[in-house]
Amino acid sequence: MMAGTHGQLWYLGMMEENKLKTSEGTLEKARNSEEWRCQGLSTQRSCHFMAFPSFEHVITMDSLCFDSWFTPSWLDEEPARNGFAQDGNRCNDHALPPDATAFVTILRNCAKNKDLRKGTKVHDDITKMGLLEKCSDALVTMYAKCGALSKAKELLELHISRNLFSWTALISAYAQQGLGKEAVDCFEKMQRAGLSPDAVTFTSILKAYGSIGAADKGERVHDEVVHQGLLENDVMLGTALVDMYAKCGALAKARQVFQNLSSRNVITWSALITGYAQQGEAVQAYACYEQMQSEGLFPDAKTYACILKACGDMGAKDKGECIHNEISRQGLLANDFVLGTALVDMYAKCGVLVKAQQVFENLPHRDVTSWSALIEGYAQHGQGEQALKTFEQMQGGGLAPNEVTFTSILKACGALGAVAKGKQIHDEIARQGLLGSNFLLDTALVDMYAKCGALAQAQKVLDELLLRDISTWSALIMGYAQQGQCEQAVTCLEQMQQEGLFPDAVIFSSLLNACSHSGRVHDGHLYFTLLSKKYGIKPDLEHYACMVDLFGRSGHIDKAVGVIQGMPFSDNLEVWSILLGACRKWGDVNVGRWAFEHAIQFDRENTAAYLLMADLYAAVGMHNDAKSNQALRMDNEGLKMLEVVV
DNA sequence: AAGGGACCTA
Repeated sequence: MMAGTHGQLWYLGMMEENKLKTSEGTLEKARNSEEWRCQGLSTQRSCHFMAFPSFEHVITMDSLCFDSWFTPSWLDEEPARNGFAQDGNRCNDHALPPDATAFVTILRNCAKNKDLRKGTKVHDDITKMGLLEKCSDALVTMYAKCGALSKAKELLELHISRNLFSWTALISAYAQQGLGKEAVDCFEKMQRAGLSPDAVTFTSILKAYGSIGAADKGERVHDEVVHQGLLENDVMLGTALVDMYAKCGALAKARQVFQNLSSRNVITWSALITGYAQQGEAVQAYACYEQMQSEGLFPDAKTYACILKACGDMGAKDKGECIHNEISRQGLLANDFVLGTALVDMYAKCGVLVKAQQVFENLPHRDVTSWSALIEGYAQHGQGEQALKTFEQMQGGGLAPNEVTFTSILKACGALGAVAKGKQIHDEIARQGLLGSNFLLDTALVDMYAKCGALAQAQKVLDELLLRDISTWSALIMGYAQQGQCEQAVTCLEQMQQEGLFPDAVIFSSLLNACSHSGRVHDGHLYFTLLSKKYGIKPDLEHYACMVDLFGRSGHIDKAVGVIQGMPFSDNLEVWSILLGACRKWGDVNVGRWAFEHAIQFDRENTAAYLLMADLYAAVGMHNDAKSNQALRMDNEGLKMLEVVV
């Protein structure tokens, strides 16, 4: 076969099912392979290069050819992979070396294709040819777009670039990879170097500010953007502002910016909806979603993903199902596993786990996030066994769990009391070096041991952490409280304060419970007083209930009554039931009857209350009263139970 | 001519 004058191998057509006709002859497709993976592309984009039916880049739609400066490296390597010998002579581009301008074009091509391998090779050639200075900016951009951020940074700073585009490319790349801090550093360095940001730079840095929650800096950019009049015709910049405020939790501000924009599109709306959904304002998110549609804009896959989250939070199964139908109708699940995960999560949160499982099984791709959503669904709804089973299936498929998966599976272990399995997970977490890097995971681990009653283990995990947060302590204190180990719980309280952490309402509930169960009336009362006086926490119903229990259990019925009467809330069934239980214990018929009367006002069929009251009468020898169905307003079922008691 | 905006799991 003749070598073409350019040495390029062009695709000309399909000969047979697994043979390609090219300018240089025939290529055979690898056996059993439907597609050729784009090795040069970042896995994040997960792009596939389809050999059939057309020989085009599936994203850029460019026609592709082999052995040119402009060919992505994965394509250059394709002939070899398919058993074709590489013919060194064919690559004539090398015989006519490009100048700096040509190299810049080549680098842009590499950036566009995210072809780091070729870009690096080109960098090498540029250096050898002494063209580095002239190509430096293009190299920085290429490295930034290919995700090689340290290389980009190195070059940028080496030549103290004066090119706003290259600086912006790096800032933007940092922001896109979630490296907000680095993006900010770069942005500030750029300004110190005397370059002024433009609308694109602002858009990029706003994303970074959003990711690190720097609303103050974001607001300064906002002012500057308004000052320069950049917002007028720039939807992207406006969207970035909305997103920045939303990510920082400043939803009112996000909404305000949104409303003042001269134009909006589906992305702008989605930024706002996402903001509401992420801050737990599901109702607002849904309202926006409907308003967007009433203004004639159509949601896309990303909009659906975030509104599904809102549906899950609201437990709005029917709304979620409608959206599911729409998604299916549009065939959006075929190439979007983020959306698939959102759907699984929505059904799981709504408690429809059969449906969640079913959607999950029908997804074309499953990643660790979709698995985790399902596992968490089971863990959340008390189906620990199923959570464990799913977890094992996931590992069996060769997928590695991440921090979120571990957190969910630990929750399942704790609920099941499966301490051995929990320990195994603990070891795995430690092996992966994940301990101490994530408060939520650390806390889940302590909580798992605590729930299993393995308090020494729980304490050990907590002790070995260098940094702890209030939830981690809370998990341990709750464990001690549940075992009635009041002293240990108090010790924890003191230790956490020595670390500069302030206990919260939940911790005091645990603590009061612990005092109550170990008969420490004085301590309990003291903490209840300190709660508001020292810690500025407004006691909630739970705390009052603990106090009723604390006094009642220890025989201070009068004080228990005093607590109920002093509650700033209306009374509820729980406190009366606790009081009645205490009266039963101490044989206080008068207060007991009073508590009983209140309790059955909340629930006439409250069998537990009837039984307690009957039990109380029986305990003090008032058998007639105990049997008196008139006094107790017992139904037949209750009477039968009463006979058993008396 | 190049650099820019929204999604899922604790």
